[in-house]
Amino acid sequence: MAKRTGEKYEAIIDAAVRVIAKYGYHQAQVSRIAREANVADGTIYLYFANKDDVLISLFNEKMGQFISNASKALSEIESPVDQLRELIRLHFESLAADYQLAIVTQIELRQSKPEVRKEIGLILKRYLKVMDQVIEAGVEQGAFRDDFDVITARRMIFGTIDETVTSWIMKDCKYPLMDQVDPILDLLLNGFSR
Amino acid sequence: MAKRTGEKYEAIIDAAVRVIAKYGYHQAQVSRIAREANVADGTIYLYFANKDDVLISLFNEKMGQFISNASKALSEIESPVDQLRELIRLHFESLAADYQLAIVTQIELRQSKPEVRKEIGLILKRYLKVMDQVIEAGVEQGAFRDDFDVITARRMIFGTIDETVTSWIMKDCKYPLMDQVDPILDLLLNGFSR
DNA sequence: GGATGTTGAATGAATGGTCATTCATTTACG
DNA sequence: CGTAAATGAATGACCATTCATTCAACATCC
Repeated sequence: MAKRTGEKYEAIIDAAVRVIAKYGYHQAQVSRIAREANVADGTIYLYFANKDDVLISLFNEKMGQFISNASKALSEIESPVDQLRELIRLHFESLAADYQLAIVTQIELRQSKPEVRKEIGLILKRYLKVMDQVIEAGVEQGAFRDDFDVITARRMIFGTIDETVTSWIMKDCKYPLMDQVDPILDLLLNGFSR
Repeated sequence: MAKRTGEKYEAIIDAAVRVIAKYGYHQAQVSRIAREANVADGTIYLYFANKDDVLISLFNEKMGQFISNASKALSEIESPVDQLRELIRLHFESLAADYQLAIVTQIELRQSKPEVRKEIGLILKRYLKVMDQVIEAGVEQGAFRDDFDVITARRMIFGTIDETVTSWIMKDCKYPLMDQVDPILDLLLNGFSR
C-alpha cells in the first residue's frame, strides 16, 4: 500500500487541488476527491496512508517543485537586488499561473489539523532558507545595510509577500498580481521615509 | 435566547479562549468549553446561537476592545513616525500580555469554517482602516514618501507584524516580542538598501 | 488457441466513532 | 406557586476508513 507514484497518484493529488479550491477544505471529503479523480474511495488508500497524507503530499509535490525552480533560477543571478526582485516575481508568478493551487496553499490548507500544518511548516522552512540566503548575499556584497537582523528582514519579506497574495485571492484575483512586484521591491529596499 | 451579555456570557468566552489555546481548535468541543466555564453544555446555547457564534463573539469582544484602545491612543500622537511605532507597539503589547489569546487569534481561529472567517475578516477590516489612516497622515504631513500606494504599504505593515507575531508564537514566545518593535519600524521606514 | 489458474489492483457498501445540538426535566428564586 | 434559567443525557448527522468482493491482465498447460 501507499505507492507514492503513478498515474493515479497524480490524478488524486490534482483532483484534491480542484476539489479543495472549489468546495473548500471542510467540504473536501475523501469521496468527493475520489469521484473527481475518477477513482473509487478505497483506491485513495492504495496510494496514500490516509486523508492527511493526501494533503501533505499535495503540498510537498507542488512546493518542492517550486523551491527547486526558484533555487536554480536565483543561483544564476548576481545582483542581490535582482535576486530579491526575481524571488518576489517567481513567488507571484507561480501562484498567478495556477490560482486553484493558490487558493489551496494560501487559504484552505491553513485550516488543516496541527499534524498536517506541522509537516507543511517543515516543507516551507526550505523556502525560508532560500530567502535568508538572498538577504545574506545582499549584506555580504554591500548592496544591503549590515545593521539589521536577517531573520527580522526575512519575516518582513515573507510576511509582505504572503499578505499580498492572500488579499489578491480574497479579492478574487481581480487585478494582476505581477503588477505588485516592483512596488513591493521598492518599499522593501527604500522604506516609507522620505 | 442568545442574550449577549452577562456573567456567564463572559465566562463562556474566556473559557473558550483557554480551551482553544490549550487543546487547539479541533479539540475544543462545546462540552469541553462548557466544563471549563463551569456551565452545562446546553447553557451555552442560551447565550450563543451556536458554536460558531461563540468563536465570532470571542474575536469581536477581544478585537473590538483592542481597536478602540488603539484608535484612541493614536489620535493623541502627532508625529506619523511615532504613530507607526505606537501602532506596532500596541499590537505586540496586546498579544504579549495575553499569550493564550495570541494563540487563539493568531493560529487557532484561522482554522475555522469559512463563515466564521468571513465574520472575523469584517472585524479585522476596521483595524486595517486604522492602519491606512496612519499611513495617509504620514504622506500628507510629508514624513513619508508620496510615491507609493497606501494599500501596498499597509499590506507590508500588516504582513510584517502578523508574520512576526506568528513566528514568535511558533517559537513558544521564548524571546520578548517587544524587542522587535524598533527593528521593524526601522526596516519599514528605511528599507534594506544601503 | 482456448480453457483454466493466479495475482494484485480497484471497488464501494458498511462500519464506527465523533460531536453539535436539542429538549424534557430539574432547580432556584421572587 | 410560577417563571425563568440551567441541566445533561439522548439524538442524529456526518465522514474517514475498512475489507469482502469483483475485475482485468497475464501466465500456464493441454
